[in-house]
Amino acid sequence: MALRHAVLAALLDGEHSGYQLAKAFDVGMANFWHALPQQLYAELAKLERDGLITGREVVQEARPNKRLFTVTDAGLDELRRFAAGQSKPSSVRDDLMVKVAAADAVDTAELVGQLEERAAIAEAKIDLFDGLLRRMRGDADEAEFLARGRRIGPYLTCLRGRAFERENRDWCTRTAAVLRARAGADVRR
Amino acid sequence: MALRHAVLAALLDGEHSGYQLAKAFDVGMANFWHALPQQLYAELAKLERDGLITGREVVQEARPNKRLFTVTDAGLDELRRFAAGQSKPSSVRDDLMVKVAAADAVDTAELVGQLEERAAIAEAKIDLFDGLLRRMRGDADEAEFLARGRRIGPYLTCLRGRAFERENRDWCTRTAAVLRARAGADVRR
DNA sequence: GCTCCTTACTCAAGGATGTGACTAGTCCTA
DNA sequence: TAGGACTAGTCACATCCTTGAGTAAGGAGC
Repeated sequence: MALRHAVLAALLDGEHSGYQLAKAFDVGMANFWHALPQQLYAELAKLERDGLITGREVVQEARPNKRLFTVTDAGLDELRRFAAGQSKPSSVRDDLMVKVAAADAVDTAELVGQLEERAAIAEAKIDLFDGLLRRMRGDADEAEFLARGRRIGPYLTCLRGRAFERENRDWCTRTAAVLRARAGADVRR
Repeated sequence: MALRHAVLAALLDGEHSGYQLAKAFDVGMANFWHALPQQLYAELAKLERDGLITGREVVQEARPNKRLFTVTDAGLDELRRFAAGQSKPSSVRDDLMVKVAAADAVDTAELVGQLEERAAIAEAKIDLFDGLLRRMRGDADEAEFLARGRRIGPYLTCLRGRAFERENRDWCTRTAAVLRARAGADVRR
């Protein structure tokens, strides 16, 4: 039960609809959680049933009506309870890593291609996070914002996301280079 | 279906029993995958049924008998097929990140404690990975090993694991410092 | 005029993962 | 000599997460 808390945390910035959350989970939250719309709608329904959030219907003219959700006091309590509990350590869990682990038994050229592709994706995410960070801190410089800004939670996780993607990019390019070099040398000496 | 391939990749270093794999998944593989024994036994049974691995019974005197598994040719093909397919990008998916995202609404002291604890765990893992890397490359220095070593797959993923944990450690200590400083200054100016 | 994209949300099904308990013999230590 | 840890593995359940499809309306572009 942790998507639950990710949703609660996301709703701390104010009212959101399921649809908006689905978007948010593809950008801001994306560095540490990912979820498809179906999951979010299901989770929102459960959270509302349990009284941790409340929804209000907003009637719209030109587009479908929507429901906006807010965290209740009970929801805040639940978040605090969650934060006090222990967290299990995380791992990376990435298909690409599995493939590299099997590099010795697998088509290298393919793998190099995938690594380079992934490096490009990481690069794009870095830019995205840079933009988000700039937007969040506004005029203030980083030290200033971290010391006195409001809502630094998302900023801190975004820093982590950016660092992760930098790491990702560097490892992918380096690994691709290593495999490429070996493939070149490897006409069975 | 990816634990499947992680198991196949792990079996590339030779015969393993379910029990040994469970151990291996808590150290070498641990940087990019984690699985409980039950899952592994279940997966091994499925892999054997599908002919991707074969097991042989080993009778032991002083301890329970065990079954050792090896990858078959069909298993290798499956791994290659998997490596050629596309991989979905990964995220970090960590409880602690969710808590930090909610930092503005949650008990800071608790969080700082958890971050420092996590930094210590990361430090320990870094040492572990350092040891593994040294053991894998033996006498050779890193560049030499990467250029000409056999079985560099696990070495490369281990490098990634170490970089990840370094990143983890640094972010945790930095974030703890930020939150601590704010808690100090924050007697509601 | 047709198709695609966007907003907004729902339903169903199945595989993947996690939790907890249980068997059973051996070795080590206090 | 009793308690704990290690080897080796199994069963059952619950929840999480993914996959794939579907509804319905308005607006943009060709």
